[in-house]
Amino acid sequence: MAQTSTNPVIKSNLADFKVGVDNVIFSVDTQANRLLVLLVKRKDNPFLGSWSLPGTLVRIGESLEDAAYRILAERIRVNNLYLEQLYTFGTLGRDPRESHNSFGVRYLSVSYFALVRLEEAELITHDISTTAWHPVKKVPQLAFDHNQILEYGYQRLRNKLEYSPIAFEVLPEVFTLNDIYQLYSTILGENFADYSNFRARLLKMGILADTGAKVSRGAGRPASLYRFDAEAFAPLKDKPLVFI
Amino acid sequence: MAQTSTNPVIKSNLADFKVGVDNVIFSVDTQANRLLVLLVKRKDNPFLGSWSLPGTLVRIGESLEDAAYRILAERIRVNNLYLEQLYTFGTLGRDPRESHNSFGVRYLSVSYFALVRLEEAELITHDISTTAWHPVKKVPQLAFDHNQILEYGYQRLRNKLEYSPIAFEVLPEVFTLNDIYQLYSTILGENFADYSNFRARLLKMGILADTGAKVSRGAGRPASLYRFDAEAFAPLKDKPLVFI
DNA sequence: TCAAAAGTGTTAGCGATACACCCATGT
DNA sequence: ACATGGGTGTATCGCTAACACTTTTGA
Repeated sequence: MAQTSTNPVIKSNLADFKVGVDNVIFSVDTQANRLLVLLVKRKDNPFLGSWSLPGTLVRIGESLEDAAYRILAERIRVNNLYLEQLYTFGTLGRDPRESHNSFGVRYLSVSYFALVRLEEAELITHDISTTAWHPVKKVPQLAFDHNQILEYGYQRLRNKLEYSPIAFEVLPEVFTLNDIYQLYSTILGENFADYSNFRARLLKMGILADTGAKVSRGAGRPASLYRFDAEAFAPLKDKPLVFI
Repeated sequence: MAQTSTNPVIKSNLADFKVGVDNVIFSVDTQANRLLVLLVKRKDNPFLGSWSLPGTLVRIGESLEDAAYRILAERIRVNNLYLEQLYTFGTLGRDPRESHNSFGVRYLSVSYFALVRLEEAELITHDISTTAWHPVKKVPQLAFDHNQILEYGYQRLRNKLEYSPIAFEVLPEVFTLNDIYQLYSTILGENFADYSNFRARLLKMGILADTGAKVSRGAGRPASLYRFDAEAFAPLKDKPLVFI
């Protein structure tokens, strides 16, 4: 940050950037026990026809976060979601357009990662050939460096889940202990913890309030409905929690 | 990312950016038991005369990381360091220059955080009125949103220290167990763990190799010199380690 | 009445905490 | 010989992992 605004540099050696925002939007298919990611098919060059993460270029007067929310809003309608910035990718030549135009404009990608509830997330286009949930285990080759971004987001998701209560931002108001367990085990894999122990830990933390209500889902004993107790959680914030 | 390279948008609604890189460079003063951060005094507007994080605008042909390393190289000479990207700040109006010029150029800041050894880091300018280590506990009001960036970096440093071996990237080849302990306790604060327990955990991990050599520092029993065993650590990578 | 889903209890063992204590060296 | 810094040992407690068990419902 060398030049001043009163003495602008006319022919500068500074790079000019367009800034892209790419979202890694995760969702959990509790039925099939799969983690999903939202992909869109590119309608423009470069990488026309390839699957990619939903993204956009930042517009005038728009903050990075604004852009991230706009991408979401253009693709799905959701009530609850968790969104956070992931990483900024700025390697030279990560976007083929950098070499094709002579102005030397660079393309930066600020990635965000989001977690939404599948049951709540309604896709705006129902044409699954252009916008669709893909199982994370089976994503195809993506445009740009998006496979790398996805991998990075997947890593972050697993970490976040272990030591912060993002699950509750995505669960409905009231939920059963099994609902949380399902969420955790489909994201973290089958071998993360015994249901009984998971349950005990969670309850011992005292961040769940029993609503008293019960819900019956098919056969079997009805499950208690709990609510996330934000007040009880507040003092635990920033503390080394482990939700494993 | 809508327009194609074959059909360029002439009058676009996309924002144009200059991208800044700001470094949060930490170091540990083991003598005084203080965590330090490198600050520089601004020589230009805006915020002329204010202390700020060392930063620069990204040049043509330069990657984000290149820029981060350049900032470092312009200020200090070091052999070992740890560097990683922190966060990207892109709020509207975070840089006063955005409103002062009519071209609507935006200023983004990609921040990096670095950890270097104080004994090894030689400042290139010895004029402490322009470049100096400041105790983190007593940083003044900084230019831009740099206090926020610093806070974010401090948080990240503490987290990283607990579950990844960044300390060893900053310690000399051989070191005593007390050296590590000093490093940890000045960064994490006095109340993080008993020396005896810290020591036991560290040795049990099996990632330290005893060189057999000893070193005497003043009075007292000589300390064993250890070396970080990267081979022994390799399989533990990505595993849930805790260095507390 | 039996299977399915929810919820409870029990035990062994590891690991953290908080100390007390022993060892080797300089002055 | 004693202060100083380095290093070892141990008892307590809590938490985790693994698994057996009980309860409540629908069919």
